[in-house]
Amino acid sequence: MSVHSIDPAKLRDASWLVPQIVNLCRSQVQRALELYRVAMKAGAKLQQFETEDCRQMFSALVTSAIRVGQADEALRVLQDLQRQGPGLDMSIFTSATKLCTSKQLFPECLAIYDFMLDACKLEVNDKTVWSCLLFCAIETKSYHRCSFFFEQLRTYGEASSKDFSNMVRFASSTGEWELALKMLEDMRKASVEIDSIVYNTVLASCVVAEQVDAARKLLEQVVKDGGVADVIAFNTLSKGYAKAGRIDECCELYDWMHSLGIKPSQVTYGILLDSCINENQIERAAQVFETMKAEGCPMNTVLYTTLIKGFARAGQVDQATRIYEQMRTERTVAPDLITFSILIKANCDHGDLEVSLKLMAEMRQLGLKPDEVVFNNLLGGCVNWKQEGNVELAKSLYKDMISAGVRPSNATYSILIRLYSQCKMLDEAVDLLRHEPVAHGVRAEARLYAQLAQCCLRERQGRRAVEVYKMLTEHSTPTPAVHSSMLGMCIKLNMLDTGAEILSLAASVGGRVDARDAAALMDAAVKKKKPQVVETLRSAMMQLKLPVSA
DNA sequence: TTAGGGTTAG
Repeated sequence: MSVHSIDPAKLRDASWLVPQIVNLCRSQVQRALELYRVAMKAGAKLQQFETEDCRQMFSALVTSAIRVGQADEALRVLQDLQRQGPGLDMSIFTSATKLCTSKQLFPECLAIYDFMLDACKLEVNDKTVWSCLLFCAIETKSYHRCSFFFEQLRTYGEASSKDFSNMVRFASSTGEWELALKMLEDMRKASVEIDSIVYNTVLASCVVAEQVDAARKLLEQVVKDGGVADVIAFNTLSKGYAKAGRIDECCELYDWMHSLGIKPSQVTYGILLDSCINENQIERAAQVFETMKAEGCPMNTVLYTTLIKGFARAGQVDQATRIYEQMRTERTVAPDLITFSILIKANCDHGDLEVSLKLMAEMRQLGLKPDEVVFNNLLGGCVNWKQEGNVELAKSLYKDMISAGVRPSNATYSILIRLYSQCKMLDEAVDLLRHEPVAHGVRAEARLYAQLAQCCLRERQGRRAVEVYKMLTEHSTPTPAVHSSMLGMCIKLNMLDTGAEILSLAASVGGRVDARDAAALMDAAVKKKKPQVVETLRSAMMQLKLPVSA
């Protein structure tokens, strides 16, 4: 039977309505909610219900709505309860929070909390509720709320291992390595369990913050205390040393983990290999590779790719290609996007655009889609092509990029500007910058305009440089750095009237200019005896409130 | 929820 055909008098009668709804909530939540809405429409007056009836009905509605994933419905019901009924109470809020969290309805849980904060001044003294809120805040990346929730939690009880873990996650996500360490210390003091993930997260937060020595100290302590130091912990620290270029310590870590009986993984070797390659220690990389094979560590895509990168860096494109071919013969390993990206760039740098294009066709055959980086590499290859650039190919690649649904970026446009400038096609470059970023939803950064303006100056095209500078001012207020490089170039190339024009424009849009750059331009104009330029500069400098010497 | 490989900026 439809809820719409129920006698309105019944709907308004609490003694009929409440048990009906409570009952329906057990098995037919949608229907319960529907019945509730119809009753409200029919004029059921919540104020006239017994408070106990009301609470029972609302509690059933809220909890069952959340149980079926409709936390937004639950919130609406809570709003009714607050506005038209006897008001919110602690128990309904508590169960709503806990249920939402367990159903992973994190933003909804915070919304209910916010509503409750707004609607009444209940004191939440249940530690578990604060635990739930902390977890929800982290899951929704609402980091600004975490510290407060944690503080509240601790005023109403002891933080659990999970609570501390959440705070470590929070500290790590916001880059607060010292807080992460502090939480760890608090965990030790509170004698709660610290698992390897917590340790490793803290280690990683130190490494990200480039506090590798703090990470080292921590790992030493964990090992000394007989804590859970695993291969991931060692890899994390190793990555920290690698980032700092401290390969000796990477290798020493390898020995240390060996002595502790921790088996190195593919990731361990990946980090080691890459760190040697990045420091141009090819011999050492070869040693690592030999050890790896001797230890029976199997190859995978990342390890192959790292080797390819090593050969590419050393300019041995043929060796890199050999590794790639070896990879293609394997059954269990396949090249991926990054493998191709490195190979394509290596061939572009080597002047072999044809090979790069063939590689792109091969990756497509394997079902891999070239992304922005791959296209940028190829476009970069067009700039290097035979020392003269290949505009036609670049245009067709750019078209290919757009039709493949790959969005260009500022890097893409920077490369194209470089290419057009090199080919002395500044009109095309200006056209590109004026239309393309807008057409593809890219926010052109100021430095693109600055780059192109510099190119125009270098070609002694003052008018065009000013035109580009104007485009820049239409998008943002140019910085002192932009003015410094442009005015410096004007002086160097003796394009003083262009410099004066730029300074006047800067003054009219309120751009900031370093006093020394303006003074240098003025000096040059005086020395070259250009009274008109001197006059223009004088008034621009006064407008810019820069000191003008007699 | 924790660890490795890619581009640009003259």
